[in-house]
Order: sequence, then C-alpha cells, then structure tokens
Amino acid sequence: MAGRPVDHQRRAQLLDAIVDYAIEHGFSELSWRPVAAALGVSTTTLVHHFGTKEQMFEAILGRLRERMIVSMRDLTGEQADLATAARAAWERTSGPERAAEFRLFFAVYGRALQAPRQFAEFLEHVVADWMGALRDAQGPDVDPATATRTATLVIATIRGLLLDLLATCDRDRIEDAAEAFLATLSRAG
Amino acid sequence: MAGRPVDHQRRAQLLDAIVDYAIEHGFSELSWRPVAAALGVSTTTLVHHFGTKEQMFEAILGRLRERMIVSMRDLTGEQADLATAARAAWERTSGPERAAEFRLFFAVYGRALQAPRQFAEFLEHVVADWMGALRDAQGPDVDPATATRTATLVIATIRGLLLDLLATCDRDRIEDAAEAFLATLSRAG
DNA sequence: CAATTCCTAGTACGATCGTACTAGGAATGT
DNA sequence: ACATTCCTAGTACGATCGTACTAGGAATTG
Repeated sequence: MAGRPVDHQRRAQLLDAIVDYAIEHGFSELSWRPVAAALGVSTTTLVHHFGTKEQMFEAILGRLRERMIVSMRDLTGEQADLATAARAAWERTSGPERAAEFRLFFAVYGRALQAPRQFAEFLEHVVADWMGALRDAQGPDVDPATATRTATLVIATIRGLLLDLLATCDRDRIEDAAEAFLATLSRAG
Repeated sequence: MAGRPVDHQRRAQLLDAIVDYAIEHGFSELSWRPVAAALGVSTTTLVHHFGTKEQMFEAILGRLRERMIVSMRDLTGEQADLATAARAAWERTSGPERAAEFRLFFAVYGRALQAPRQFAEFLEHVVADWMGALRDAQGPDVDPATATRTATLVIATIRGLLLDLLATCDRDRIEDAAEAFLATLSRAG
C-alpha cells in the first residue's frame, strides 16, 4: 500500500499561475479551459488538483489573501506612527505596478456584495489584518475605540481613493487629494 | 406607408423592470432567459427592444445612472455648506433600503476595472456629478483646487465607508467612523 | 378596406460552460 | 518486481448562453 505521494508543490505552483492569470484577466474569464490553455495543461489536470470550480475560487482567494496581507506587513519602521503607516499603506497600494492586483481586489467586492460567502470571508480577513496594522501604528496609549475609528476611516479613505485611481484616468487629482489627506494625518498625529 | 408607431413607453417600462432585476440579482445572473422569465415575457421581446446584450447593458447603466444622479440632487438645502452636504450624501447612500442598489453600483466598479468601456463611462458620469455637487456645496469663494481636493476626499471616504458597510456586518463600527468623519468636516468648515 | 410596421412568441443553431468517465504513464512502498 | 496511488490527457454529456430565423396578431396610415 501507499503509492506515489501527493505533490503539494505542483498544486501550489499551478495555483500561483492561476492567481496571476486571474489578476490579468479578471474573474469573468476564469473558466477551466482558457486557464488550462494559458497554463499549457489540460482541464482535467486543473480539475484533479482543485476539484470543483467553487473550490478553485476558494483556493484563488486564499492565495490572493496571503499575497495582499504580506504586502502590508510592517507598515511602520521603528516608531509607531499612524501618519507614516498610512503613507506607507498608500504608497504600497497605489503604485501602477500593483494596479492589476487591486483591480482584482475590487472585483472581489463586486462578487462579495452578491451571494457567495467566500468572497465576503476573503474581505473580512484582509481588512481585519489591515485594521490591526493601522491600530497598532497608533501606539498602545490611545483609546481603543478611537483607534478603531481612526483605522476604519484611514482604510476607507485609502480604499475610496484607490477605487478612484483605478477607475478614472485622472491620476493627478487623486494623488493630490491623497497627499492632502496624509498631510492632515501628519498634522494631527 | 407608416404602420404601427414605436411604443417608447413600453421599452422604458421594460428597462425599469430590468434595472430592478439587476439590482436584486446582480450582473452575473443577467441573461436574457431568466430576466424574460422574471418579467413574464419571452426572450425575443427583450431582444427586439434592446438588440444585443451589450446594448442592454448600456441601457441598464444609462437608467441606473439617471437614478443615482437624481438621488443626489440638492444635497444642501438653502445655505452652501460642505459639512451638511457630506452628511446628506452619507445619509442618502447608507440607508439599508438602498443597500441593494449600491451593491450593484460597486459591482459596476468590479466590471469597470476589467475591460468594457461602458462601465467606466458610467462611473465617470456619476462621480463627476457628485463631485460637482460637493464642490458647489463649498461655496464660490474657495480656491478651486482645494475645492476639488476636498470633494475628491469626501467622496472617496464616503465610498470607502459604504464599501465597508456593504461588505461587513459591522454596521456600528462603520457608522461610528462616519460620524467622526462628518464631525471633522463640521469643525473644519 | 388594404398595406405597412411594430410587438410578441416559438424554435433552432453553434459555442461555451462545469464536470464525470475512461485510461495510460510516472513514481512510490513493499 | 509488483501493487498502489498520483498525475495527466482525451472524450462526452447535459445545461446554458447569445442570437438569428420564422411567423402570426395588433395598431396605425392611406
């Protein structure tokens, strides 16, 4: 008994390629056959590794979640400072090279606001992590309620600006507003 | 020559029903057959009035745009005041009875961030209108650049909070943060 | 009245979807 | 070596999709 062992690395490698494909093509074009063709494998290979399509979405969101949470690690350097944390968050997310990734991120919202629970869970995890980072950035001596309030507001503002940035071509206007917002935080904190 | 005249009212009536269906079911379930079944007509009736599916999406977005712009008319009462305008904007958008509508609104973002131009155009029109309203609310005597900056920021914050509100179940946290944000505007303005 | 145009419905065709089924080569434990 | 399990591929089936085609009843002008 006990034949060939499961190749977990193979699945992870396929999953990363699928996430890249999703970032580039969006969710709507995410069918077995096109993905398999892009990866140079057969659809049955993908089905074998990921089961149903719903399970594949779950795997994609899990991996994407990991990536996005990792990209927001250690927002503050040494000192705990909300203003620098917010600025770091903005700069890490607003770069043109990450636009495709955040396009997919907001596509998750589009899906989460309809039925399936998996997309909503994804957002809860990611946003909760970012909230924690921005709460920590305010230091231990601030009122927890206001810390939560401030973190919520900062995330909401940045996310709203990001949506603008991705949806419009008016990058200057958005970056100007973002700069003003971050300056406000520096003045206040 | 000249036979039966075109019944424009019939088309408008069908379109409104389709928009309602879209608000309730989202874009992904927006196929000829289910919509026709829900409306109690045949698919050919819809095809006859709207042509291709892309044209139907265009019609839906056009009607939805009208609705959303109308819902934000006259944010300020008599006096031009950014704080009251922002508060009015928040209160008009955050109500639970409009949640379904804004779910679809953010679903537009999800699509706009991928290919098709029509969704991006929709957002440009709607956001431009809201921007204008919030710029006007600041009165004629403020610097146009800062007025644009402020309007951008207010819209971004409200939109970010709205996304949070729709995606999470933590309504209290969001409304608390929104209240703090609006209070800030009142203090500043 | 007749002619014409619009509205609606039924049907059918090709494409694509998710997925189950079959089967053969590859890699392991005994 | 052998049995067993994994990986990959090919194929096929049913469902759903957008849409073209056909045709008949309704409403209008001449």
